[in-house]
Amino acid sequence: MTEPKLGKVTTVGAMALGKDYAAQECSVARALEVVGERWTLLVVRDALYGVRRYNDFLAHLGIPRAVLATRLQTLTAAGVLEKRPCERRPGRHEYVVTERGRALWPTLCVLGTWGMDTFGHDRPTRYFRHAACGTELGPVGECPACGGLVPVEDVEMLPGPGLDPDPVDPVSRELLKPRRLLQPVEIDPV
Amino acid sequence: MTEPKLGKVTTVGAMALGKDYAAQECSVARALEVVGERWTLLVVRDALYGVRRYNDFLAHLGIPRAVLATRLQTLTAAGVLEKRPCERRPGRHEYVVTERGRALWPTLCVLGTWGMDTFGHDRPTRYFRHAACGTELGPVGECPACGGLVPVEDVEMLPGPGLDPDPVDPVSRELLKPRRLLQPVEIDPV
DNA sequence: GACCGCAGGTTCAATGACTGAACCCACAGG
DNA sequence: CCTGTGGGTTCAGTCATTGAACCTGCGGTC
Repeated sequence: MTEPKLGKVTTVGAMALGKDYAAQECSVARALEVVGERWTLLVVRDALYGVRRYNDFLAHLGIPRAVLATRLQTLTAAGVLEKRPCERRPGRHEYVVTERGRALWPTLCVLGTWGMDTFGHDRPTRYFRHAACGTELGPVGECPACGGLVPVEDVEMLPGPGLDPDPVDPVSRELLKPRRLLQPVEIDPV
Repeated sequence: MTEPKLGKVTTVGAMALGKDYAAQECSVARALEVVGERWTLLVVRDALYGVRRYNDFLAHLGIPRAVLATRLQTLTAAGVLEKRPCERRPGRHEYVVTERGRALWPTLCVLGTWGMDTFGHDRPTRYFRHAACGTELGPVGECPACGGLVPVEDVEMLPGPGLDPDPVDPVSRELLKPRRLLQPVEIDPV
């Protein structure tokens, strides 16, 4: 057969292979359809840290504006974040983590643990501990002392030696202070 | 000010914004640089299920060949998989999960749990239990009865009602049987 | 009321990643 | 020698991401 195999131009599409993992009947695949895109999990991480405003995500993540807008839309549509007017500052918006978003905390924890264990050539960047008892959290965000999953709002976040001690953007500077997760990041409280 | 706003060209970058989350000094970001690309976590999931051969990943995932080749390379380079000649069938290769790859099992577990809890409109697709005691695993892959993290090789996987009971590809058919994680998928054992 | 600046986007061209399909090659068996 | 299979590579088309510029609505100031 010397002639080339001449492709059948069958309008293939039909199935718009978008961002869905076609035909994967698996809860991991379904989860990844929502949080599997580039930047998405980092946005959720920041939201759990207390970041709420568009410009603060922008400053802290260094993400392109268009991508951030898309991700915030997707996450809001998926019920991970909720967009609402800021009551303290009329005219502004804020994106707040919902219960569904809080449920992603163990995922971020365990992924961070893997990243630390695997590539932790340098010092840890942040510590997390159970505010009630001061114990450092286990790999999944559980409290080894109290023996249970710690509610996200009871997690205290402290800077580690791996963090830049004098960052440029105000959000990073705010996140250098010890703080509770979910506690809103306020940049210029007037 | 009629002239365009002429951004400050501060050479900011220096860091070639490739697939790395530039300047994110965070173990989650470092983890995502390895397992955050499209398809990657599903490849790892399949590898933990026991899939080892290029063509089996291809059949089970429905992933484009080129992407699969890239992912297998990346994961091998990152030490998550190991490529080696198949001893049972000379001339073939297999990709085997390393310890580092096994360490991703909790991540997949907790992500699957979130996907199930969040979008679990249909029935679960698979059950996982501790082979030693038969108890169904908790959200992070721990055994509620024995009270500890179950080693991946001691996890038994069973099909759930959400799975297609008569799939086309032989890998999916093999994965319908109850089996241990990591146990190699053998399609045509001759 | 005119002007300003900021928050929160949208638009754009250039580049890079993903897709499906075709092609390729080494090896094993007959 | 011919054929089939495993494990890729190549390619053109499409889609996503990037960085930068542009736009818009609002609240305050003079």
